[in-house]
Order: sequence, then structure tokens, then C-alpha cells
Amino acid sequence: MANMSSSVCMETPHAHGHAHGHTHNYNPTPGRDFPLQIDSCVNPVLDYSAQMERYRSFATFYKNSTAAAAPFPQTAKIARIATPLFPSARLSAMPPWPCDNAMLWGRKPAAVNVNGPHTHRTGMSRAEPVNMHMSGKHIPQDSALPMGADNFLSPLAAEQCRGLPVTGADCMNRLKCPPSVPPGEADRGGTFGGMPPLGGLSLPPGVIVMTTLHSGAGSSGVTMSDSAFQIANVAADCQHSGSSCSGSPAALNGNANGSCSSASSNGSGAAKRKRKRCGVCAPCRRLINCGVCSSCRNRKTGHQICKFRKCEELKKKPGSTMERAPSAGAADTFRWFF
DNA sequence: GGCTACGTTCGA
DNA sequence: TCGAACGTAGCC
Repeated sequence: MANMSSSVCMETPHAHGHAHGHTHNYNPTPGRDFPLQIDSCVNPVLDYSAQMERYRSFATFYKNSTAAAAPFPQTAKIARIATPLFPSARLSAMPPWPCDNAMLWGRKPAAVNVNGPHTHRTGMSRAEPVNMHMSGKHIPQDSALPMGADNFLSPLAAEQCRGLPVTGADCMNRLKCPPSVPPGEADRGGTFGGMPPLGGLSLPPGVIVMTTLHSGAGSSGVTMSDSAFQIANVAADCQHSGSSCSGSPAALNGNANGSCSSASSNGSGAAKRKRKRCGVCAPCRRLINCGVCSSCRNRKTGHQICKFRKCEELKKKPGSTMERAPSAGAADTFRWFF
């Protein structure tokens, strides 16, 4: 599970207590570092080109290296290629914050189990599925809005809502947490307690959300990715099975294969259901195949996704996630989502 | 029906 | 134990 923690660790240098020992050299300077990250988000085409160029360089490099006397082992290739592109991402093993380039530059997203047409959740108006921000009507505003001082969240809002049962606007509103929200409500609906206020550090809301998810859930042995996966699976399975099950944290104690109790009791049929990518882990967020790994090179016969895009959750055994019962802290963490 | 990719099997 | 190959589910 250490790899999960490292792969989804999006903690900011000040968002946690450095309990895990490593030190961050990154000291965000508002007004200096932030625009750098903004660039990476508002210019997805540039990011894509950069990544493609990087992959190509890797491929060329390793191709030449293989011909040389000391070829690189596959693990070394993987370790090198898997290194995040962005400086800040090297600290977190993820992009500075999750910009859905796939959405921004038009690639159709992989079907992830974030939700479906309906997820049986009540008490929240949701006119569209979460991935509704993939629709064209969101793309222009997401990708073309100037990054004004007050609307820097706008291009991010849709992505921050990936996997969340809220609309992009709703998500953004929650993340902004206007001052009119009472402090108590802010913890519950706007942001998390124990988190640095958004205004103090110019960080994308997604980073902060995941920071809390990590720090809160991780302490109980449940990583953010695990929990998000479970939530997503609950939603997805409700959609597929047609049975009614709530998305409440209590439901997360259920089958990690994404089966509600009714479905899991059906026997092998539900167990055979293919799992879907969580859509939130670093590999799921990777947009392009490396073209170098064995899966890419052997795509015709291997039928496998690029090793660097293989969902962290799917790498685990199907039953591994349910061995860790979500703690109350994890439940509190995800109260925000529902 | 084609494509992608998850799950399983099997060999090294 | 790991990775390649295969079957096939899921999606379009």
C-alpha cells in the first residue's frame, strides 16, 4: 500500500505534519509558482505535446540503449518513464493538479466507474452525470476562460468534480466555500476541517480535497484511492444491478468488487463482473500510452492497457480493498461528497 | 461487429 | 512470482 500512498500523495508542503518522514523542497510562492501550474492546466495541448515528446524521447533513448552494451532493464525503464513530468508532480507522483487533458483536448475519456446515468443518491440535485463536463458545453468555458483572480477555479471545477456526484458548478461552489457559509458548515460542505484555507495558499481545490482524503483516510489504512474506488464502485454497481443501495459510507463496507449485498449474494455472477478503472489514481489520469512498456509493445496479443495507465486499484486483488474497513474518519472524509 | 481492456491461465 | 497470451466483458 505504500505505493498507493506515494502515487496519490498530493499533499502540499503545509497540509500535513510530515509524519511520514520525507521532506518537501517545494515551497509554494503565491504569485510565482502558481502561474506555472496554471499554465500546465490551461494549456492542455502544450501538456499533451510535452508528454508525447517526452515519451518519444524515452522510446528513442531506450531503443538506442538496448542496442548498446548495457541495455536498461525493464524496471529501470518503468521507473524512469513513470517519473511525473512536472516539478511539483515529482513530489506527488501526479500532475500539479488534476487537469483532465483528455477532456480539454477532446479525447474521449475511458469509461470509469465514477458513476452512471443515475446513482440512486438523493438530496442532491444533479441534472447530469459527473462526466457531464465532458460534454461540449463545458469545454469552451473550461479551456478558454481567462484565469482571473476570482475564477481560477473555473477551469478546474469540472475536473475537480470528476468522480463526485455533483455538477461542475456545484462542485466549484463547494470548493470555493463562500464566506457566507458558517464555519461549521464549511467543514461539512465547503471544505474540510484541519485544512489550510483555500485563500491562504493558491492551490487548486482538487489538491486540497485529495490532501484531506489522504491524510484522513490514509491514517486509518485506507488510501484516498481506495476509498474513491469504493465509492465509485458502489455507484456503478447500483447502476448496473438496479438494486438500491445508498452511497453512504456505511455502504462502503460492502463488497469491494462493487457489489451491493444483494448482488454479492448472487454468487459467482457478480464476482465475474469486470472491474473498472477508478479514474482518480495517477495511472488512470495518465492520458497517453507510453508505447514502450510490454503492454504497449504487445498490444495485439496482450490485450492489456499500458502499464503506466493501469489503474492502481485494478492492480490489486479484487478482494483486497474490502479487507480494510473504512474508519469513521474515512466516513467523515467522504461525507463531503454526499 | 470492432475495439479496448479486465480476468484468467500458463509457462519461464 | 511475474509476465505473456488468451478469452471475453463492456462499450461504442
